[in-house]
Amino acid sequence: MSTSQEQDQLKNRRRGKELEAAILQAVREELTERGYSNLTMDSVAERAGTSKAVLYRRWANRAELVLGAIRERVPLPLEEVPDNGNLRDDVCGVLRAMNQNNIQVMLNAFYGLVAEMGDMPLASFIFPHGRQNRTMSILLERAVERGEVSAEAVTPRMLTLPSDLARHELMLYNAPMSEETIANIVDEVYLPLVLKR
Amino acid sequence: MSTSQEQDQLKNRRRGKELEAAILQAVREELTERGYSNLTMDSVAERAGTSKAVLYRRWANRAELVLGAIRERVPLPLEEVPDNGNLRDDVCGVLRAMNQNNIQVMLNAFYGLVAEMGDMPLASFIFPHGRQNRTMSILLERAVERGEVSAEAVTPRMLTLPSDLARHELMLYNAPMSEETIANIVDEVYLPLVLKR
DNA sequence: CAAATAAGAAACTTCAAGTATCTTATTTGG
DNA sequence: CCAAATAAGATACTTGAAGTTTCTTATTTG
Repeated sequence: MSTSQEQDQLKNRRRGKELEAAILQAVREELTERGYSNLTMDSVAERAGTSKAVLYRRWANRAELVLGAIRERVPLPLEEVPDNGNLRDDVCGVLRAMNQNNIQVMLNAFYGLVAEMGDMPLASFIFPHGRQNRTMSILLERAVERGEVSAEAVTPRMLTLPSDLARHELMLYNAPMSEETIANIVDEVYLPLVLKR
Repeated sequence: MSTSQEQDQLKNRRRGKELEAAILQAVREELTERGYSNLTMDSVAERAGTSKAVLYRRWANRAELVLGAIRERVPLPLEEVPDNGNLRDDVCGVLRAMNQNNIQVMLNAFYGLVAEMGDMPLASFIFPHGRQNRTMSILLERAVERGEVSAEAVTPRMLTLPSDLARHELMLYNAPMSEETIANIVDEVYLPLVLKR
């Protein structure tokens, strides 16, 4: 028997970037459906409708392949940072956004990668382009202009504190944060430190 | 040729708890010297001077074995919580203690376990007996008595905040925190939130 | 001291990583 | 347009580690 997919493969043999994109997509689907530890080179090759040799021509090993598949999809700096008119809602929005975007799948993959590549710290996967926080810079700048926050309060620590606590929560529990947790971080920790009084 | 160790094994065949303790010690040494991903059942058996069958009689798989080896050694609640006479030094002491005790080896193992046992969150390994902070409770109680902190300031979040930030740092970088980092957590985040003003 | 129990040795099965070889589709350059 | 180069795809292979099985033998226990 020959399925239509098999026929596609016979007719159109993909190459180069097109093939590569299909493979990386297959990796992401495997990660989502079966997790890092159940992802095998064979399962990826089969899902992508290609063969293992093709994978090894592009990536040196499984870790590199997975890394390639998730690196593309890491941080997405919003061009338009939403403006709610007050710092509280702005920061809550940032933390809510961290719940999105298959964070759990990514973290599972990161843990596998860190365990496998003993030397690389988690940070090198989570912050592939260095640890910045452009979004928080913008939000705080606006808050300073509004008069909610004084300029001296804007320190490096205050750029990362809410997302650090949120990430800690996500890493520990591998589940989206509740609204209560988000509110607690913002209202009990962050705002008392940065708002003028 | 027969080494003295081989002869020991022939003469004294260990059993029960004694043998089990030797195996778990071997696991910890393998984790320390070679890391989770290079720890194999054979390497553990060889180091412990026993055989793989003995391991499988006691633990269902590699993950259970490693779990058994690190569970024993998890949190050690200090009976004597040191009193420096001020909250700042007390909390710095708590964070400094988190640098100790092969935290990096443990984290590497935790990551491997989480990746392998897809369902268990990191928290279940890091807080095997639930998330409490007896030490911080004691320190804050003393600070309240001293008048440094008001009783209402002692909330659940304030019991965990410094160690949460420290753990986040340790998890990300897999390296001991610098004194600067410790001081920053305590002076720029924690004390401004809890000290009376 | 005999029977039961558990340790240890070693061979085996299974599965996945990674390699090698060969055929064939597609591209490219003359 | 065709021949040569290139890369895809199939398949078989090697290696290493998890986990199993079987057998022998040391140690305990009654």
